[in-house]
Amino acid sequence: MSEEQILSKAYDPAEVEKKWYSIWENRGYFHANPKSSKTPYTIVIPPPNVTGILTLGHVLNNTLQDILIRFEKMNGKETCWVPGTDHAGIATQAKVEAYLKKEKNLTRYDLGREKFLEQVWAWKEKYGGTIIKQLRTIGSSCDWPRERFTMDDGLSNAVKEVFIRLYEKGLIYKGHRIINWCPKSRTALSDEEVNYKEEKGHLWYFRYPFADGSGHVIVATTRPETMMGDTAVAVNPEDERYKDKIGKKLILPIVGREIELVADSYVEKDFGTGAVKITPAHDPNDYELGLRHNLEVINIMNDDGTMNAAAGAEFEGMDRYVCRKAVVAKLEELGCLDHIEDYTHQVGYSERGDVPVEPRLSDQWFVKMEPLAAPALKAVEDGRIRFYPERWVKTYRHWMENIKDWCISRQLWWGHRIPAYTCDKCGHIMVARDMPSACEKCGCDKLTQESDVLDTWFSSWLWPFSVFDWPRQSEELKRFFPTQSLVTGPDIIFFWVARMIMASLEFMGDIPFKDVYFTSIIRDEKGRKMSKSLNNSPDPLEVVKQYGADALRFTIIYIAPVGQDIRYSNEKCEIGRNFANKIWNVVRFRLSQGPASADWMSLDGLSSTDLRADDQWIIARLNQVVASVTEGLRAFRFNDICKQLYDFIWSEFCDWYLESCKPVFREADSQGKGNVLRVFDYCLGTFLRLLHPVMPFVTDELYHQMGFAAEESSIMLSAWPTALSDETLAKLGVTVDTVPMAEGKFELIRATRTIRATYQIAMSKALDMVIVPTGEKETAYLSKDMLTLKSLFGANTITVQAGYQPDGPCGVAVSGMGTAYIPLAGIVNVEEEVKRLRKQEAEWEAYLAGVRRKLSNENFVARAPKEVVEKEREHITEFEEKLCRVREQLKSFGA
RNA sequence: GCGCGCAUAGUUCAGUUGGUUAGAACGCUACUUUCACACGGUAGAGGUCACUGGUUCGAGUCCAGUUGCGCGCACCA
Repeated sequence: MSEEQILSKAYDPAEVEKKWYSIWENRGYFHANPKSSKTPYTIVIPPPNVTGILTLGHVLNNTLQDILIRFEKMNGKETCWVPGTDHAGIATQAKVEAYLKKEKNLTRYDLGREKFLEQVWAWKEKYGGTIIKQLRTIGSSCDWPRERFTMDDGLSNAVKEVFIRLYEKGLIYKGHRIINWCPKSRTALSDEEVNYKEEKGHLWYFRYPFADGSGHVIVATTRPETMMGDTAVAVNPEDERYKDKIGKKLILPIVGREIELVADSYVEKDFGTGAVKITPAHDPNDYELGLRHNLEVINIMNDDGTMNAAAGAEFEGMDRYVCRKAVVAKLEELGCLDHIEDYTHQVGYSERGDVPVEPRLSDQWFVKMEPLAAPALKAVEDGRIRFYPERWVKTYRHWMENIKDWCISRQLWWGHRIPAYTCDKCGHIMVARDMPSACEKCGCDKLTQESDVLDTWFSSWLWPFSVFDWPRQSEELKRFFPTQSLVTGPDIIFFWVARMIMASLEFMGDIPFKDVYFTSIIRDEKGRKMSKSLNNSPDPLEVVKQYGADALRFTIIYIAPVGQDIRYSNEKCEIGRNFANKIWNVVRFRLSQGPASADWMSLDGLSSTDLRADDQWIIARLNQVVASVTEGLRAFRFNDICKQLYDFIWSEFCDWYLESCKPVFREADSQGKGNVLRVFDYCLGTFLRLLHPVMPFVTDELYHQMGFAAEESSIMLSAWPTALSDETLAKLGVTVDTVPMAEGKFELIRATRTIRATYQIAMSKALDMVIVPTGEKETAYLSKDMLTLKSLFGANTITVQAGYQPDGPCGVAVSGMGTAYIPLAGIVNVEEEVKRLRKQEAEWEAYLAGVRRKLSNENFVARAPKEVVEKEREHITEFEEKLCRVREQLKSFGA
């Protein structure tokens, strides 16, 4: 290589990545045109929380989307990837509350609703959307001018429209129900926002005496602190132990209230004592039972999980868990504690607040889900929407078939305020776009807007069409909806995916997307989930700094099998970094041979006689790779295509083809040099494009370094490679034999290298060798391309001669292609060589025995496909020949 | 309890409809700083594909069961 090197020895991604991203964005490559005549291809980003920062999960998720977008763009589609963020009600409100507490020592109550919301917006402007900026560093080709936020005017309008339509249709209603309450965030939650954790607790057994003094009933409970709200004790009507006591009165200890012993089939005879204390205000099952028996409902807790006055002066103000201890102590003191058992059970935790949820009776807004679920289930069942991996269909179906009404109201301030207005006078509720001037029932003009806001997901479920300004029939909506692919985590299949399908079918009359790809969950090297508390989640930006964005992208896709969790560690990014460096050096090598061929784009004009066997081989292999990578991308087999490209470029193109080109390039006068350079460039240009969706930066840089794209253009704008036709391949002399013959040759070369390694003969020592080909075809094959062959064998001379018998000590390399004899006078160690050959002999003999056994099985010969049997027969011939050679050699050693 | 997933080399994992001698990366051993790349190259060691049975001419692959691990859903207070 000359003194002035064109490219540095090792690829340094930092500058390249920075340069290309701003070029792509500034030139508007990511911006979709709704007026384009191209077929649209749309993806809407799963909007990250506006408070969020980039995690490896986002890297995986967004790289996959970026791969699809870049691939489809190169395929000539009008691609539109809509980015945006989610207002994330609870998370954001909590974050800003914490911020205000820390900075100004203020609570949201100090500020009041309006002032607080101003602060949230200010916070959002200042700190929000970090993640959106970070997405650029990993190369995401989002249509940034179309960035949306779920609290934008447009999206808020869509939310209001949907609420009103569903209300008018009778699918939204206000109900008095037991819901999941988060005492920390002080809001209702949906069932999906509750996570159950197994917890070791106790089962307390308490004696509740009969009012008439005739003994007592023992009840078992996990929640002693709720007993002040008990309004009955229930037993199974069939339970012989209690049958004659049903209807009798009990005295609730501590409180002194008279409660009845009721019978209800809900109670299991075999659990505990068969008697259950009933607390309608604090347990959903008890509430249902209470309705059946007309029981009084006594709420004994405040919204923050402390006890209220109804719990009694003794306990008022106590936290629920403090109260639990106090109640147990009190009952023990009163002699009502029978005994305590250890008990492991599931406790529901608030997803955001990470505290146990409290079942709480309150007025909330709900969406009636069954009518929406039916068509949404059908769309997936009949394959209009496909899931990858498909097994999630089962999970989806199960949820859809057991769907419960969705609690959508939240007692928060940050979010879309429910467009409902209550008459101060008569309590009549009106749902409207704007505040009505007067109550439609009593005419009173004093109306109050509902103070609750909507669940964040109530805006997210409209995302695929609200981002295009629905209900306005915008150009974009008509053009880019429905979208094509959705890439998201399986953890939000109910929260988001299912609901989007329902909303789209309901409001757009169409599916929101065709394919849903569920990503893997990223774990650390020990298999643990990435979490803040474990401090085991690497910062992707640091990884990018250390290894490069392409390296991170490639690595994470490469190690992510479809539907399986990933074990990630930073060191794994060496895979991607080394690979990028490898490709970099291919171009570095290529440029040392002069500029790119003018007609690198195609192989037009070349014919079989212009090409060496290795050229035909790499063309054949590249063609297979083009076809299978294209197919792989369409089938969402992302890690598979990474492996294919990695193996092809590294193990085939670099290890064999590039080495095979070296002697030709060294021969300045070689006639074929131009043709070989063309094939080389054709391959390079093709695989850079194949790799571009996964490694966008380094591929565009190298594409330009090679001069494959003009300065003002980009690999992004180039066409996706297509496989050559059979006709073209025939013209180039690529036949069914091309690949197997080349591989046979490589096998022979490897065998000679093994001998070199055994005797420590350096590659630089050129050998005079003789090859005895297996047959005529092989003779012809090995007689061509002598320049290349000599280089690959490291030979001074190669004599291709059938029937050659060595007359001195030599090493022998046996393969299906032929046998190579390497003179080793003075070097060969007979004992060593015999050992090596014996091992080889044993290996092949064992294999041959297996094949013979197979072929002697009549059933195999009769029932297996002809090609399979034929192949086995060929193996017999091949291995017999090989064994023969090995034995001959052994004989010559006198073994 | 119901459903789902996983078990392949020392480690982390590929292995698409059953069909050559089960692959890769990292690690390990030997050689190699040779003019693309030491983020490199060449060669090598290393596997009863968790276990048991079945289907088949043929099973890492399909079926049933067992064991172990993980996840989701639903729960009896």
